[in-house]
Order: sequence, then C-alpha cells, then structure tokens
Amino acid sequence: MSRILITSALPYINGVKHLGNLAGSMLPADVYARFQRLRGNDVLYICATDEHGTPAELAASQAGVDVQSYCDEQHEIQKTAGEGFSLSFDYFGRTSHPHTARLTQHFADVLEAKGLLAETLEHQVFSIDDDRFLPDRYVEGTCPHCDFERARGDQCDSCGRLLEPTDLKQPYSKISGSKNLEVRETKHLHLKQTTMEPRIRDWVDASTEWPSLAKSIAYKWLDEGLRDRAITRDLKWGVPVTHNGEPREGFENKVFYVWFDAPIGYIGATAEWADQTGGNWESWWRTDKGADDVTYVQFMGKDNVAFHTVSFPATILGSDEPWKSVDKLKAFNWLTWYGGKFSTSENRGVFMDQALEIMPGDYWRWYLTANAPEGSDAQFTWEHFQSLINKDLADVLGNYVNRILRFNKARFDAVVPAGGEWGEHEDWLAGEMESRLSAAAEYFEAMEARKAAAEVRSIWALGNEYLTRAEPWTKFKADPDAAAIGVRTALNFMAVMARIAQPIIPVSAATILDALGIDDTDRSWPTGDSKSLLTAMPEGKSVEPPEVLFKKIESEDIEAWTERFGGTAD
RNA sequence: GGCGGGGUAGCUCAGCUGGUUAGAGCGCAGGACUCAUAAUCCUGAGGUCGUGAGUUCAAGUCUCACUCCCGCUACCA
Repeated sequence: MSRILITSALPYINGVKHLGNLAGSMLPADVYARFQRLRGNDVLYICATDEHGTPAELAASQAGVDVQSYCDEQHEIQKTAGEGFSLSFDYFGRTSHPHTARLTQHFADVLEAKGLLAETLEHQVFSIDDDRFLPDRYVEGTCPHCDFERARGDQCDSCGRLLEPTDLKQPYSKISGSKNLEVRETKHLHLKQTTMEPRIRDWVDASTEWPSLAKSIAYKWLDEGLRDRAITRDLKWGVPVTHNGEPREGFENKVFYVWFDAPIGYIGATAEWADQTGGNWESWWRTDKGADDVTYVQFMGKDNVAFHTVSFPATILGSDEPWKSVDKLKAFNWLTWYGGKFSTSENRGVFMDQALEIMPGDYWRWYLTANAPEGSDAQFTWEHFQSLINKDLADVLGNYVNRILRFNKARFDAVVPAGGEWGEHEDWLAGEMESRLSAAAEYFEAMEARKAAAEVRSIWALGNEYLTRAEPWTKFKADPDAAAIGVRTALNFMAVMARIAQPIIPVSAATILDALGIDDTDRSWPTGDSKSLLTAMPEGKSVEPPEVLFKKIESEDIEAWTERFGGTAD
C-alpha cells in the first residue's frame, strides 16, 4: 500500500468556477484520487479555496459586505458545487484559516533567518479616491504605442506590448474610474529567488516525473533568470506580516502576497483536516515525521505551473526544513468555449453551479475526462457534449445495463441464472478483458485522462460485443442453459464495467453495483484471474434493473442551452 | 517583442528515442441482429500529417524559414 498525497490547484474565492477550472485541476485530481483508493492505496486528497488578494477585497466591496463574510459565503457555494460533482476531497479547506496564516508567517521567519528575505522600497500607483494602492492591471489608460483607450497597466490588449502603469496616458483607476492617482513609495519584502536559482534548477533537473508542459515552463523561467519577488502587498485582507510573532515594523498595513500563502494553504488545509479527523498532518508533509514514504502529486492548469515549479519550491527549499515537495505534477491546458474564452460578462460558458442545474455531475465528469485539455487546449461545444454523453454513456454503457438486466428479468426471473458451460465466447471475453484492464490501469496510473476514458469505454464495448457472440436471446429458444451462461457472464462483466467506471462516473457506477448487489468490499479495481472475475456472482442472486441510467440529450436541449449560455464562436 | 504549447481524416483527438500499406472515437455508407434507451455488432469509404526548403537509405516524427491559433511574460490569480 502506498501513501499518496494529492492536491489540486486552489480555486479562487471570487465566484463559482467555470467548467475549465474543474476540467484542469479538481476533476482530474479526483479521478486520480478515486482510482488510487480503488487500488487500495492510502490517499489524502486536499483542496481549499484561495481567499486572499485584491479581487476578493473588491468583490466583497462590490457585494457590499465585509471580506470575511463574503469569503464565508463563497466558500460554502464552492464547497456545495464540488459536492455536486462528487469531488471526493478528504478535506476542502480555506487559505484564510489560522493554520495557513501561522505557517505562512513561519516560512517568512525561517526564510529571513536564512538571509533570503530583503526589504525594498518600491514605487506604486496609489488611487486617492479608492484609498488603496493599485496593482498594475487595475490601472487603465491610453496605450502610448497604439492609442488604445483601455490598455491595462501591465499590458495593452490591443497591441500586445508590455507596459508599466506610468507609461499610460490619462491613467485612471479601473476600480472607480478616478483619475486622482499618484505614485507613492511603499516598502515590501522580497524573496531572493536569485540566490535560490541553482538549488531550484537542481531540484527541477531531479524531477523526472513531470510532463513536458511542466518542465518546459519551469526551464523557461530558470533560463530567463529568476528575479527576486515581492511577497507582500498593500492590502488589508490577508495574512498579516509578522516577524517572530510580532507585527513587523513598517508593515502594519500590509499582508503577504496571495501567491506566497496560497500553496502553503495546501499544508494549512491538511492541518485543518487533521483538526477535523484526528489525523496527523505532519506525517504527510514532514519527511522527518513520516512523510518520507509519501508520493505527492499536484494537479493544475498551465497558468499555475511556474508558481508550483519555481515559486513554491523556493519557499520550501529555501526553508531548509524537511518539507515534502512535489513528486508528480500534472498540468493541463485550457478548456475553451467554442474555441474562445469562458466569460461571465459576455454570457459565454457554463459555470459549475449552472452545469449541475441542467445535467448530473457524472455527465460532466465523463465529458470533461474524455475530452480533457491534455495535449493542447480542448474545445467545449454542446454538440460534442451531446455526442459523448449519448454515445458513450447512454448507448454503450447504459443500454448494455438495461438490455441484459431486462432480458434476465424476462427470462430468468431477475436472478443470476445457473446452468450452461463456460466456452469459447467466455474465453474470448476473459482474454480481451485481461489485457485491456491492465492498459486502463496504466493510463489511470499515468494520469492520462483521455486515454483512461477511452480504454474504459472500449472495455464497456466488449460487453456488447460479447453479447453479439453469445446471443443468449437466440439460444434461449432451444437451450435455456446455453443462454444462461451468456447472461450470467454478461452480468458478471457488468460488475467489472461498473468497477472500472468508478473513478470517472462514481454515482452511476454505484447505481449499477447496487443493482447487482455487489458488496462494498468487492468494489475495488478488478485484478486477478479473469475467469474468477467473470464467475464471481453467486447463482440465484437477485438482480433488478435500475431506472434508465442516462437520459439522452436531445436537439431541443442543445437549442435551449445554446440560447441560455451562448454557443457560438466569436 | 521574448518564451511555451498547438496546427494529423468532415468533427474531436492518438501517434515514444525517425523505419513496412498514418490510427481511434464520432459522423457517413453498406450489411447483420432483434434482448435493449431507433440501442448493439460487423464491414467499408474518407488524410499531398499548416506552407516551403533541408538532413537522411528512410520524416507526421529531426533542422531552418514562414504562417495561423492559444497561453505566459513575474503587481490578476
């Protein structure tokens, strides 16, 4: 039994996430976690809401509530949405929890003791009417290069050039529109990533289990040369900047930068889990306290890779303390909406809560796994969604379950029939099953979402193919025993089909296993001798057909959803 | 501008260190079957692998140039 620590990138607190966020971190992490549990491994899957930073403050102020209440509410909403998608977090925590604050302050103290922090004076745009410093992209104005009137302070969306806020002509606050801006001095703490660069490079070199997307992004940053990075911000909401337990002088109105504390939130959320369950969080995170046998796997979108391969490791490695660092890292591209971006304001795209209003979580889980944005960005379209759901879930899997259970009810009184001899068709099925099951397991193990789903699907298809060969409906007329072996084998195989479906569509798989009366103890990933697997169910056992498993998506549905959520390219 | 990823059948995508007639699913065409959610099974037709050059006995796979899409570019997260 292995111990596997899994984290998925923390969803930001600012509103319900869209399907792309789900598809690129939380869902694949969940599929992997479920697979590993089915294999009998000791899994700890941790996630949390990422609650600090400017957008949270602004969203709260826009909603007219204090930040804490806003985050409390949004955390519950996201937690509920996650449950709707059957995300099996062992704990879904919050970066605003005191554990993360304490750990963040601890890391800062340790890094400072190692000489890796420096105070520097910066110049930053201050909005007098908003009474706050503005991050570069919250300053807008006219681009000095192309005269685009709504260029951001970091980059012009029109001509693509990189900018400084002070480059902008007629700058204004994006928050209030106020032009009453000035540049003020402000002091910040920098993490000396430059000092850390050789150690981080060695560590990246030694990380063999990263996919090329992750490695190339890490090397891109290293090759360009790391820069020291500010880890504090002029905000009220966040982890207070302290020094050895006391407010740090000159930093009374500042907090740590959200990207400094967010990854530490993985550890903090594990400590929250320990509070709730009596578990030992250090045995997962401290290699001096039992975590040396832990395999740590991270899931994230490509935009997060640099933070996980460079910034967070700088914190971890720089501390010189025995913290667990990532072993395997799975990065995803984007799910796009008809090739474009998801956008709330432009009514383009489906968000997690809305998705659950129109279709059960399993439908989305299947689609987003089978169409995961792995090699490149993947397009969401309603037509594609419809095709995968109807064909894979309703026709190949759902119809199989329905056809065999109903035939069995009509001809064998809804019990697993006795009689008949194991023969060539059963040999064929057992042989196919054996090689394909191991292929599927390898894909799940390798976190190859699309390939795992495709392999699971082709195993489902084996069931239908077997029935074509065994044709119990024909044999029944002359020789019910010959039909019985076919039905019995098909029922046993259905259990296998459902067991391997559990990582991706847990609710539907459970419905099938319940219908077959399979004990919880017999729901693990199927291994061992194929013939044993195909003869496991006791004869005479009662098996009732469930309600139709998957409702098909009709063209009228597509029309209605296109109307509601948008569904055309730009 | 720099960097990263991608451009492979009508559609969505596989194709590892270069090696026989380039694969899968969907869609389409034909056939089989009738237990089943007009489901299933079988067979087949579809591709000058973004463009142009080059290296090689051999290139979708390596090199160079060009082109289109997406992302990142360190103060959004």
